[in-house]
Amino acid sequence: MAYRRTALMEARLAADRDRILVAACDVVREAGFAGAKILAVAAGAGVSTGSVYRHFPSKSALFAEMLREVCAREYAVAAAVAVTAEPPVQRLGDVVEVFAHRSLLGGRLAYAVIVEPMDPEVDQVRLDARRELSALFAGLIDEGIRAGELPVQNPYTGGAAIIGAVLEGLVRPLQDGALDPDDLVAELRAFCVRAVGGAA
Amino acid sequence: MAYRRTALMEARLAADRDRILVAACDVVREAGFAGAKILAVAAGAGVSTGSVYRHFPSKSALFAEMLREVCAREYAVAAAVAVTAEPPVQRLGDVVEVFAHRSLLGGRLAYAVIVEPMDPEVDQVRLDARRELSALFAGLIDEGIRAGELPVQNPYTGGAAIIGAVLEGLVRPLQDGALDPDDLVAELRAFCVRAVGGAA
Amino acid sequence: MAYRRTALMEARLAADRDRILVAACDVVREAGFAGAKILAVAAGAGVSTGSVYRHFPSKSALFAEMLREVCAREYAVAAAVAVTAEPPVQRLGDVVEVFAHRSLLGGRLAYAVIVEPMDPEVDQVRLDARRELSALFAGLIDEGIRAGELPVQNPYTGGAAIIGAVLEGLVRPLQDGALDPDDLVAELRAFCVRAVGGAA
Amino acid sequence: MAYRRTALMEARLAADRDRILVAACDVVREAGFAGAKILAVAAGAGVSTGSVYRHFPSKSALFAEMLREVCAREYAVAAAVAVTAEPPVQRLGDVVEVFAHRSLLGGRLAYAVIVEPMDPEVDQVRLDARRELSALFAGLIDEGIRAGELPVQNPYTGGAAIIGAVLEGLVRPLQDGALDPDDLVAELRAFCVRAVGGAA
DNA sequence: CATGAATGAGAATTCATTCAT
DNA sequence: TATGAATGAATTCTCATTCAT
Repeated sequence: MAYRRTALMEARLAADRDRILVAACDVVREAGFAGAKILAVAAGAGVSTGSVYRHFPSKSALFAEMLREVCAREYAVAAAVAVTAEPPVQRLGDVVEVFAHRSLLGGRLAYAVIVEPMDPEVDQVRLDARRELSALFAGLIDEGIRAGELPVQNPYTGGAAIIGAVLEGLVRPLQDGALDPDDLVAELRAFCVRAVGGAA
Repeated sequence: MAYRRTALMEARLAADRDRILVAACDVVREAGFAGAKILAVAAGAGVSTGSVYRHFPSKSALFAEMLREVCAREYAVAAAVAVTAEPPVQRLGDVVEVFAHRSLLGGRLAYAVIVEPMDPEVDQVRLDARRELSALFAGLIDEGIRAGELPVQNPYTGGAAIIGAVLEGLVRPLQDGALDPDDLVAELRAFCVRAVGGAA
Repeated sequence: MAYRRTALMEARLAADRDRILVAACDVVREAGFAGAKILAVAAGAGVSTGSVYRHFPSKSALFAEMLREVCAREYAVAAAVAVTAEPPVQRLGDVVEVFAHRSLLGGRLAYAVIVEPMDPEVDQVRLDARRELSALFAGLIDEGIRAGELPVQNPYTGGAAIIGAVLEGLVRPLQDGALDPDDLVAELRAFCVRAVGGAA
Repeated sequence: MAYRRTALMEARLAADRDRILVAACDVVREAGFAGAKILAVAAGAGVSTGSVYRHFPSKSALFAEMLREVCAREYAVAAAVAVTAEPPVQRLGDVVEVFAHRSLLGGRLAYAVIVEPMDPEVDQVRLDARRELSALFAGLIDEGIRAGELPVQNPYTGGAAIIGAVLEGLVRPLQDGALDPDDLVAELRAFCVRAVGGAA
């Protein structure tokens, strides 16, 4: 048999797929989901539109996958910070900090990921991501309540509110470029810790 | 024979314009900006697409204006609550409550107004509205700091974060229909008051 | 109110719709369903593709409607011939003759209408048309049997077979241009009458 | 180092070619020409699309060849039945029976082969096949006329009409699944024999 | 030589905007 | 003046064919 799929070919294939996902990410960062056209993604990845469809069955599937990857990455980082040996409130602050910091770097992407509607398939991924992340915060709030560090409250509401506070808190500074990023992150951390009833 | 615009005609024209804006609002409430088509707005207002273009130069201009109106109304309500004789933190809590409550009633509209991107012209209006509303909260935080009720902090960051916290805090419950709305609003008020350092 | 839909406008609208249907017909006649593109139909009707979609919700719907019209017309003609005062077998021959004659004039259209697959919506119309027409023949065969003019046989099989015989019998001559059309029609009439057991 | 094509290689090549033709046949049987994609053929044959193009210069050529083979096979069977020692009309009936029976088994394939348009190259093959088959019937009709068994008539028209009658006569029953297949074949035989003027 | 990933022309459909009536 | 039919650019997705490996 004169043909064998070589490791090199596999690698290239995977690389193409990744480049497409990265390009999708870039496009959303630049233009949001609203401006996300397959042609732009293809151009960004240096492939044809047809190739995009070799790797992903539809536009929705492509962006859903991209979202899933981005969210999984963010969640993993946040989750890692959430299980250190520190006291719950300290950890909650750390997670806020890390989440805010990374969202700051991600620019519009984080925002699009969390809030910009696109289509049902993508929206579902977004919803799941929000749920997961707010559950992470809720878990920490719950631990804090049990440890007597935090007042009794609905942890899920708090978890969701934290996500909103951080993202919205980042939007203007991102656009105005006013504040020092580190200060902003510190402010948001303090805001959120106080919000759940922790000592600043 | 000179063409004369009578008062009656003026009134009718103005009425049409208003009906178009109301229809635009309804459409966004039902379908978000993503599903906002001129034809739907025209149908909702009982006029032709051509008439829509008689009153507004473009789709963007129409929705920008609609957004401006809605935001102005919300701002007015919030601003009225912000200037009572109560102490600053109490007033901040009241504004949060009123904002949360009205957003809850507005359903998807509030969300679209605050976060769903549409196009640059509309986005600018949204940005302005966010700025104004967060400035309102910032003013109250500032007053609280001056009155010694609140710790020193960046009031603008806090103002923005409050908006995000309330909206995101409302999203899931809205979709899951889980919590009692009044409880949710109360939770968010407590969250925000604590967040700025006020005694819950 | 400065606007009224005038009779002229109605007429133009209807004329456009008709021109689109006629163009669809022409396109199928030239290129069959396989070559039937909306752009070609639009061009043929002298309108834009968008206009086609104003009159018909989809490509399928357009061609289904066209097919329905053509078939209804053919059926009406055939049905009229089927109910004269002549004896059943005579009438059956007359219907064959009229059907063959008109199919001959319609060229590829008749063929496409009866056999060329397109998509489920259109196929359904075609199926119905075939059923109706073969039922017409079946009815005549049945009458003939009851009148003792024809031998006992399955009338539906005969009805369908007649349609096939006529269409297929027309195909080659149409392409080769060999035979005199009237002779051909006469031959097919005799073929079908004999086929059901009538005296030639 | 000279490249030498061995007998084994030749055999493999030929086997591939055959498998591709068989797969093409299967695909048409399942999905008609409309659903006939090169990828599906390649998959069915267990080869790559590239290999398909090694054996056939184009999609048209592949399906044209497939059609040619299928038709040749059918023709051979029919021709064998056409030259027995029986009287012409008996033989004509036998050929109809065998043709109808095999078409019934072939399902959509026979139909696609005879009537479904695809592209000019394939259509030409189909036309030739129809010509050949109807010539076979025409020959039998001619013999019948000469033998005084059949009335004078145009044998070519009759040949074509028989093909149409059989195929169309098979279509509905195939879809409705109503009649017993053997009865249907017998009906069509009687229909065709009568049609040419033979005693049923 | 066989493979199958990549290509890219093309087709259906949508909708903001215009303009004849 | 108000209307709403017409326009056509834009976008997603498909699939025959090619060619690097």
